[in-house]
Amino acid sequence: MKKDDHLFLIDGSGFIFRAFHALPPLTRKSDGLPVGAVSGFCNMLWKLLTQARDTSVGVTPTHLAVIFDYSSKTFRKEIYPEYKAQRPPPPEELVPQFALIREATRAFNLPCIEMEGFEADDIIATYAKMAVAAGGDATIISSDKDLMQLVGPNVHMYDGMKDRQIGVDEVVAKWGVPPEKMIDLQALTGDSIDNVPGVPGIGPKTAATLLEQFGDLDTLLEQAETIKQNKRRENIIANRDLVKISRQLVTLKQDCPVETPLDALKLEDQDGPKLVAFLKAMEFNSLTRRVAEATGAEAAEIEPAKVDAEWGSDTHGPDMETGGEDTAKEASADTGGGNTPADLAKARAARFAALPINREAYETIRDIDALNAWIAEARDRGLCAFDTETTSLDAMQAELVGFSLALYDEDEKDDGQAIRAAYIPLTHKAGQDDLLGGGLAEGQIDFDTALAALKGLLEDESVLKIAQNLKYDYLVMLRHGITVKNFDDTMLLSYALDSGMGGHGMDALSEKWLGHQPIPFKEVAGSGRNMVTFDHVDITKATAYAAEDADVTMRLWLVLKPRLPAEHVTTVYERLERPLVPVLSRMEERGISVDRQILSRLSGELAQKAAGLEEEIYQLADEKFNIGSPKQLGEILFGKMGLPGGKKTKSGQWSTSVQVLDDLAAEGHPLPSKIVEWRQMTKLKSTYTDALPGYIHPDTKRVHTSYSLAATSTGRLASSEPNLQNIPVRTAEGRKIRTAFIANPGHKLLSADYSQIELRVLAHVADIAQLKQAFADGIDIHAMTASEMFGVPVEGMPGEVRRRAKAINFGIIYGISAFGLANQLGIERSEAGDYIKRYFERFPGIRDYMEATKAAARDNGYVETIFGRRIHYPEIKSSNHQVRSFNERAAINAPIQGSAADIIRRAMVRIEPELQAAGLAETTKMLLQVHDELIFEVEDGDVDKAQTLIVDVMENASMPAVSMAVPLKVDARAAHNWDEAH
DNA sequence: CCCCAACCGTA
DNA sequence: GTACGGTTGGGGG
Repeated sequence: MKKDDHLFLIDGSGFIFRAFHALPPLTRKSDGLPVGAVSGFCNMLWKLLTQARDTSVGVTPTHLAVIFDYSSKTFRKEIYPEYKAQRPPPPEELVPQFALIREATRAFNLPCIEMEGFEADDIIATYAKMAVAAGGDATIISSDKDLMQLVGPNVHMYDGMKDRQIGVDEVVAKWGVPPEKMIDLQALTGDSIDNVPGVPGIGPKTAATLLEQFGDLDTLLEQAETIKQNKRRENIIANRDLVKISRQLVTLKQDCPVETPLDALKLEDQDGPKLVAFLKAMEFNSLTRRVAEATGAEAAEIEPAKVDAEWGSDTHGPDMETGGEDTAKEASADTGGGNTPADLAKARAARFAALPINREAYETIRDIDALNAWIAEARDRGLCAFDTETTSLDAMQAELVGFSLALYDEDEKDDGQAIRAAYIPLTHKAGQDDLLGGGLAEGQIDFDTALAALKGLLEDESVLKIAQNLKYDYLVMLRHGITVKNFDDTMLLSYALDSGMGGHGMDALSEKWLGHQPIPFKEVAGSGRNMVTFDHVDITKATAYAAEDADVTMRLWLVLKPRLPAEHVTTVYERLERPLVPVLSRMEERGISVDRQILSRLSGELAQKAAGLEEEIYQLADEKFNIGSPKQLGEILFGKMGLPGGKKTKSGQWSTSVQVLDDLAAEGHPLPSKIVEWRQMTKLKSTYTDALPGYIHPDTKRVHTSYSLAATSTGRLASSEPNLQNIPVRTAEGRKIRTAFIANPGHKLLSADYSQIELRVLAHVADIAQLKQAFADGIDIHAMTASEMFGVPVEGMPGEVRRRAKAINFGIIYGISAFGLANQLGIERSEAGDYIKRYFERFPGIRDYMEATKAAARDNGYVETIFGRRIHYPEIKSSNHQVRSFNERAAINAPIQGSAADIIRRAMVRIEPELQAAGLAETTKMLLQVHDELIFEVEDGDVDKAQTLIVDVMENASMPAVSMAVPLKVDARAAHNWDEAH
């Protein structure tokens, strides 16, 4: 190296972490290998080299090296064992990428340098000094403040991500001291991330002022007695020795015994084919194309390189030694030495289950500085768990009372400090139940101030927020103008992984995975009459409860997240679960208009009809009784009146179901049909016309349902409070309820529903020629089934024949049994059995599919939808015939119902971006989902355009993941109310 | 006050 | 025969 030569030193390790956190969290190769950081690294290198070789702009490197950390065992640990002792391990997805990034560096024909016992920063310092000594310049590609001490007339820094030069002036502007004082400044402030001790209460601003005043650190320490501020003076004097150690820790070693001489770092020409081969192996298609173009390599003729990196194959990365060794050790203890993703995930689960929870260590954060410090740490670590505490389970009514955070520190695990959690109370009230007070409790951060800080964290794309049942917190934050970005939801992780294996609530998951029972809510807030809202809970108790929630959530994430790739459900989670959180939150927030007057009028009508029927019933029974009591009704019908009782219920009571009552009515008894009619009236009244108005939100005047993403085993949503997925439609009387669901003035309700989606899915998965043909031709599927089975032509087919075929088609979807079909059609078991036999003769493919599905459920313990969603049946091998048969039917139904559910989920995820792109997002709002139907509220002028777009998105929702063998058909209609639109 | 059974609304 | 949630009555603690 000679005068005017220019050495570029790339801080590889620093870059890996920035690339990892700045990019979408999970970029993967087709085999599931995470490569997001590799991709970021390659793109950055290519950009840098392209610019660097362009002599028309800026500086041109003559020499270049990429420097990595080797391990955490450096000479600094000798000086101060606590140094970097609380670093978290790198994220699981990052681990396999360390080796790949070194390979990438070599593929770029660049020297890749690392040394045992030294940090990348020391090597960088050494080479920078060597370059300057040789008369050249050095540019460090990094934005790490630890490197800023090296900046000088001939040493610069460059932040590649922000495209920003960092020279002497920039250092002074940012830190208030010139580069040569950076060591003194860092020694004073310390560094909580690397565990460098400093002086408590001294941050960068104070440190800069002190250094300005005293000139340098030694003078400051000598004359510390002269500092005016009492606290500051005492702290500095008390920590003199520690500060000296800190200075040693932050001072970069400029004389590492580097093996590679400076001249060997000379920048070589690009080896086009070699680089293209590597990029192809990584499946970085656009970069491959660009590199091929620039280097003249023929991409099509180059074979992808053999890249040998798998999960856990090479864990060389900064601070990996402890974590890596432990993981391997536990893997061998638990799984016989396996190193597959599943083994690693298992080992990890065992590790966190064994980690004690320490409620005593939870902090209560009461001032903004402490909160900001926690948020800063969350940023540095790139992830945190988060939970809100409010006054209500209803996210639309809930008022924020406080929130909690949890952070993860790998190396503290032995004493139960691996995870730190804190509660930040915001609006807890002082005293209890006092009429005078109602004021805020002492020691809480100002609400708006805290919320602004929280907003910064939650909206920060580079920090992963982990929550349990995030949709709740997401909606609460949305109502405060905060949009959570970059998140995971432990409930949804569990759902994607373990659907069918029990509930996904936090208490159940904590018990299952951590063997830990969190403090029950009722122990904190009471229950029933004595329950208080969370703002009346004592802050100390609230801290224990709330911080524990964040703590447990973090642990669950650590256990569950690594299982995703190991069990091949990453795509299910990322495409079908997680993206629904914002979509459903917005739907819930919008709500739907319900006309009180209509409901009130209907309620009156129903009351009258029910009262009339009541009179008649008492007359016929010759006494008054509670018609709503099946027990009393049974006694009247089958005891007193002596009607022939048919079925009995499980508990030995006479059954009074519609089935039984209808049969009695058919025999000519007048009372049973009155009962059936009375039940219908009272059901409509109590469940709908009387209950719905109570759900009208006081502020929005609309009804906001709540959707559960993890309530069903199959992937369907569930709606509650109120359930808007079971609004009546089958009877004329019931449909009147739907006329109360209305669009705002100037708008229409648009309903779009999939036609026969489950039978279409069946035709696809079971690959049935006749069914596929029928759907392709658009003919009546039930009539086709009847025609095949009974040899009756479709033209002029009797209604009863078609009805039976329809029941059979539904039966197939439900995992048919002769018993069930007989019940449904009111025929003998043997006759139903004959139908089924005949059906399978005409459609043998269906029988094959059903047998194959049962076999798969037995062999694997689960079945899958066409998009890979898994539904587990742990009891499929039960020796109890009833239990086993039930599981078999459910296993047959799940791929069909679940695939249909996946399809509409995909449509829901896509619709809003598509509306946005078409300029319809402001006028077209998705409000409700009813399994195969979506309901929108659309401005009159855009109804036609919106309808076309929505139908198109829904009909193509399976693409490109699955190309269906039958077309999906969507019917849509718009009207002022839901009844007419449906 | 809590939980369960029975019943019934939807796809 | 599949998948849900809500209301009511009624029993037990």
